[in-house]
Amino acid sequence: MGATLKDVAERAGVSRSAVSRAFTDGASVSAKMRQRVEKAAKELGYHPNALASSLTTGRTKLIGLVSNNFRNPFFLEVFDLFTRRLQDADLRPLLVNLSDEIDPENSVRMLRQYSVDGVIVASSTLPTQFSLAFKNAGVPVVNSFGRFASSPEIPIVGIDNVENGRMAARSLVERGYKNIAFLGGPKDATSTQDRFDGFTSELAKHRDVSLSYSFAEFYSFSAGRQEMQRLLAAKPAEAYFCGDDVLSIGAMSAIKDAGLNVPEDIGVIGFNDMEISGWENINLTTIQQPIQDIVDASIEKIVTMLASGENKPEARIFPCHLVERGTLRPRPT
Amino acid sequence: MGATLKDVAERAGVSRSAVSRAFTDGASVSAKMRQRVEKAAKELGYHPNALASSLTTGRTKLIGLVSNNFRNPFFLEVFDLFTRRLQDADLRPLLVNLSDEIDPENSVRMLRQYSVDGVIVASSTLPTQFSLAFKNAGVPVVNSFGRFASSPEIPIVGIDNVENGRMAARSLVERGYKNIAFLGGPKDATSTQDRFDGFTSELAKHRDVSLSYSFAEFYSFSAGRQEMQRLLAAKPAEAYFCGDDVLSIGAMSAIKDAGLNVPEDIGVIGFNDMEISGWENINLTTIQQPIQDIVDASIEKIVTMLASGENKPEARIFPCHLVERGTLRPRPT
DNA sequence: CCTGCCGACTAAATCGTTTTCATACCAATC
DNA sequence: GATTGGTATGAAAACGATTTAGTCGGCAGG
Repeated sequence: MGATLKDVAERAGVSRSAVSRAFTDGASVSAKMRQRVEKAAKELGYHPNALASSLTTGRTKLIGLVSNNFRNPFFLEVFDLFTRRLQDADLRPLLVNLSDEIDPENSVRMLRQYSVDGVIVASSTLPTQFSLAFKNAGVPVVNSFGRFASSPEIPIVGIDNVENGRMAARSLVERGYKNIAFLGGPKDATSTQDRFDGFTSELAKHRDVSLSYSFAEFYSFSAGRQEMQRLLAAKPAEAYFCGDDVLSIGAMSAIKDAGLNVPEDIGVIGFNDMEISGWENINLTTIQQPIQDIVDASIEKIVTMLASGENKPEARIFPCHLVERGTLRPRPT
Repeated sequence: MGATLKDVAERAGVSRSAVSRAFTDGASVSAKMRQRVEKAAKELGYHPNALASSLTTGRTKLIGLVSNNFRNPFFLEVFDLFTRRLQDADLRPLLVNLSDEIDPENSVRMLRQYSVDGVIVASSTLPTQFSLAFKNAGVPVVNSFGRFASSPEIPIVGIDNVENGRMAARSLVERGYKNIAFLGGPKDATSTQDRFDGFTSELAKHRDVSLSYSFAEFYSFSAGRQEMQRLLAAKPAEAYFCGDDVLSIGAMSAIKDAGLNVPEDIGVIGFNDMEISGWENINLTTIQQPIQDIVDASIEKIVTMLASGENKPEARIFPCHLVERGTLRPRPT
């Protein structure tokens, strides 16, 4: 279909190498030659074939973007940011939807077949071992929104869920709640486990508060709603720290349907601060993940890995902060 | 890094062609040869390089998935579906986020450089001319969620927004609303224009109903909320047909804040039926887009275009249906 | 004037595949 | 036993680029 480098070379009456050089900046070409080539290229409507060049350069500028969170509105924001920033960095996202998959093998093979330069695993629920599979296959990988570890096996960018569990606990204690509950996400997600650990360890410092806990089956509205309905059947707690914003909203809908009010009867604090949570008719108090920082740092990391070949598996952890809205009673002054 | 076809050939003591054939089914290879090759391949951990093969076959199995709707939760569902179904069809989505871009040129060039087999433009707000740019560049393209036209320039899969505007009007009239308003999305989006046309033409049949209209600046919560606040300052209508669900939810939050109730004081009907709209604390009556059908048909279309080379620019239009929830007063029996 | 060096250019090898063409083999047909 | 015909294989030429050796002038320094 399109014209090739060879066509351009013939038309311009120069060698193929000359054409190639004319299109790579910093190469040894005279201004006159470059002009001549560009003229011929324009006349033929020539565009270099990125895939063909990748054969010799060993670089494709393709980045595998793999995730299994395609149902959580929070991740739409994540995808938006990742795709934009990758484009800004002159990289192209090859998207992999893992939804049901648990076995990394297929994705690893597919992404290797396409010679991606690197992979970003963006998920809060996949086990580390998943990302590790890429590393073992020799593909540079960074894990975004994954589990914090002080000396991780692969580079990780995210937040410290243990610390944030503590922050949630402190926020509730500060507001005078005594009867507190944890309504976690899936029990096997690392994010759930870590937040639970932080949350309980902080509460343990306070003799006068009592803790109960349970887990929803998924990070979803209906799971949160169901679990809260179950809880309301018995004697509910004064305040709930929910696994994420979607769960929180589900829980709140159950509370409202039971004729109770948030925050007057029951307090709710979520996690993530997705855009929806700020909507005035939701107005959820929640802990905000700095997704811009996380995305930027992830891309920065993968870019330096590509450039320098180093792959020190450091962890970059960003602090979260509480976004106060209307679902907790105010802090006493 | 990885082993190449040549390595496998040497190890197995056969020609390179033999190895290549062993990996393409339907090729002329003896069982013995295939076994021998597979053994050697396994020992070396060989995986064929898809990009290198694309050079000779002219096929990459890459599909450009381009959209500018990265902030609307409805499109998360769309992306989820598209990525899954593309994967099922053994195709890989190369994602392009167009958010601010209006000029197709960059995307066209980039996707051509990567020799994508085809492009799916998934957007309700991009002008047809955008998709046309791909066609002109010789890349098979289908436009999903785009504007209906009886004889389109490029293949299109979606809904008939004029007809759906009518359906919205009928739904409101049936429920006895007399003072009706259109709260549209961006004025320059084709979807807005078409729904408006259908809506007004249907209402024109009813002498006893009065129509007013206005437009929000974007398909966003805050745009809907703001516009509704403005409307409430004057004398509001009895019922509003909003541009999409996100606008509807924004509008409803303004209504509630003004001390009015939905549907008792004001009725609202949305468009799209995204997952959130079904959440019990939103419970929006809305017109559902059959996104599964649209995605499936889009992929089916692009697949046949790739297979057969035909590119008849037909339009495939799917009917929508009303999802009754709690934001319109009931239909009189 | 000779030497050495540098910049601009070409020819050819290379990247990892597929595909065409030719060859060799084996069984079946007359 | 010679002629087909079909199947399995190998050698080599693509595919569209980059990159490594060289070549060729021109220019500065001795």
